[in-house]
Amino acid sequence: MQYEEAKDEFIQTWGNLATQWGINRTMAQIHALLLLSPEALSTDDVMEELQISRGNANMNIRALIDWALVQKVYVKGDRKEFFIAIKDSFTVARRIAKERQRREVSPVVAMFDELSKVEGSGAKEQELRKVTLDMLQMTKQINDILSKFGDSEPSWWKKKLISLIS
Amino acid sequence: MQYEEAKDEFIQTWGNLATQWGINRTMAQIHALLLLSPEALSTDDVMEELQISRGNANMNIRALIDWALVQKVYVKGDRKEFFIAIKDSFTVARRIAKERQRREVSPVVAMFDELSKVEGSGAKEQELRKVTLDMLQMTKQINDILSKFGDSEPSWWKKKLISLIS
DNA sequence: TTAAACTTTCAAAATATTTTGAAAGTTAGA
DNA sequence: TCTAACTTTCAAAATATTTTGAAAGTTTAA
Repeated sequence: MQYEEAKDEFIQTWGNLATQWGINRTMAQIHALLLLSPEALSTDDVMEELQISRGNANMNIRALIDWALVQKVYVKGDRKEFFIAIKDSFTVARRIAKERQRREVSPVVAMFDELSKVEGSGAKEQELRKVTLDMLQMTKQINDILSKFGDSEPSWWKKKLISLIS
Repeated sequence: MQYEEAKDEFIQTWGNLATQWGINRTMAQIHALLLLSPEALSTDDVMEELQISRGNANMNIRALIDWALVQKVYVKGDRKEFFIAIKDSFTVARRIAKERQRREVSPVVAMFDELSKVEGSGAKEQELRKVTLDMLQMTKQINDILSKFGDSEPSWWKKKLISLIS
């Protein structure tokens, strides 16, 4: 496999997968592009490489910075902003886990917590309490784990992962 | 909080969150409805409750069965099919983990495995190999864990979760 | 200040996804 | 077999999301 082909496949595949897990295609493609690039890239570089508009590039670079997956870099003698991706895979995974925990899991825990307090003695109410209490217990645990992972050092996480597999 | 209010909130919230993680709103709403329902519901019940078309209801019930989150039930003296949701929270989480591992993580592992074999000695090629090898190592581990979880008994998983938190 | 160089915004357009519903397909029992 | 009861399909319509690009906003250096 040649370099250009590999690069394209990475950008395409990463982009497609991202849409399946609720992140937009362009954001993931920019991430892939920056992950592969040995040097920092400017907004114009990104626009050029991915053939996208300035607004789109800007918006999604900001989102990546928001997720702490990409950082701004200042190049001396240049007024442009340049961007680099965090390349350590565990740091990337940690930040994705943290963001998703915050956006997706926390609200679920809050919801189950609230719903499990519904009153009434009918079959419907009892069923609702039973199901939501059970879900609450599990989502809390998942939430705790994701929080821990999100805040942990890569080395701690690596050990934990290995201990789970073996 | 009253029952109807709680039920609506669950259906709405579950539906909204689902769209963030790549599952369609209706599929999640049907799942929520079935989770709360003490009895099995028919396609017509689902259409009625959620005010959706027959095609939509049918399609998403099939998807839920495909994910092994919902089962068909036959009620004697009735030709209709009825449906119930799996209600044990760990079984639900296990099945979701399994499906997502299969659909989302496995292809990533395969991609990194392929890309890390790219040849060439330039800076770009070296960077690509370095990044993809690192990502491969991590995604393989995540893939292994999700596979284990997906295949495990709820009790095994519960123990593992607790050991991670403490 | 000023103006060039750059970044951000956002309404409209393009694209992608989901939903509808009628028609086609299937099945069970008379 | 036939037909009523039910399920599935799928092209078109509706809806939601993403992208564009020009205009507005900001910053830097002279």
